[in-house]
Amino acid sequence: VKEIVDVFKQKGIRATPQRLEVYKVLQNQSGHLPVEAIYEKIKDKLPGLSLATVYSILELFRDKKLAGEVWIKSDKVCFESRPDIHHHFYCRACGKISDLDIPGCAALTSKEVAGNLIEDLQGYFYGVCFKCRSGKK
Amino acid sequence: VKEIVDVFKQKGIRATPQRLEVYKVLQNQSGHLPVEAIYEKIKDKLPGLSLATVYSILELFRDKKLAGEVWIKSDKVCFESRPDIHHHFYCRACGKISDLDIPGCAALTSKEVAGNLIEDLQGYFYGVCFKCRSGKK
DNA sequence: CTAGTTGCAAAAGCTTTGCATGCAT
DNA sequence: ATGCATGCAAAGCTTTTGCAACTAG
Repeated sequence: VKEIVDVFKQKGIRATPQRLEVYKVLQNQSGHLPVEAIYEKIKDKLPGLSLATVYSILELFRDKKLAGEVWIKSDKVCFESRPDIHHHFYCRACGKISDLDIPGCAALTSKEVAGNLIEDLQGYFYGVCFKCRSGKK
Repeated sequence: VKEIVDVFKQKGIRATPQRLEVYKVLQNQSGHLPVEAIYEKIKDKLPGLSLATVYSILELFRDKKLAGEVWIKSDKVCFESRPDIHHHFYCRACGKISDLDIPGCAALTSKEVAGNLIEDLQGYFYGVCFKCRSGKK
């Protein structure tokens, strides 16, 4: 907890109970959570917590590189703890989103592609994950 | 026009005036159009056209590989004429979306990544385009 | 202190849905 | 003829906004 406050201090943002809880959820979950799911996970600890507040906190985290934002499968935004550039895979069979690191591809690490300055980049892959392919669940 | 009807026939879908117009807009525009923009472009020619119809037509086109669907910048869906796999670049300066072809990257053409079967893939790049970098508009 | 945060409630989109009417084949 | 498409209007959802009350530093 003390460490989290320090992280916030380094980023120059205030440490409120709401922010601490949101941060903890992201850290403890390696997955990709919709805003509402994050809200559900902490609303018991924070009486009167507002969904709008969670939205604003996540937006702040995203801007301060304390969290990553994921748009996949055209429905709702999800957030994750990793703020660095990596990619995502969506399995149409089980519906799960997983991280995908693709090292060694020049075009994906370059700061310039076709004359354009690249500041951020997200790759979304769709298909069937290895678990579902092998018939397991 | 006759060719378009044939295209539809090959895909096994009926040729309605609404579908023809939507198809024409996508072909004539090399850009990426929000659903509403497509609706606006043809509603004069088709009295009583409904936005819901345009949605349904675009969904059909996407499924039949007659159009591509683009989710970028987390706002609304856009559609484009290219149904094949390619990528997109969003310029934060001018707000324009452009196509980005990235040939020669194994991870982006492979049918399998980390054991997962890849059926579709979209790369979204964010930054500043070459026009805005050079100060031009 | 006081600038930055939160909670609440309402508004704002975009997209989907249901059903009756109409049309393509 | 008849099954598929369309139009209309309303509902559904996620996300945003405005503002008063509150609080962390």
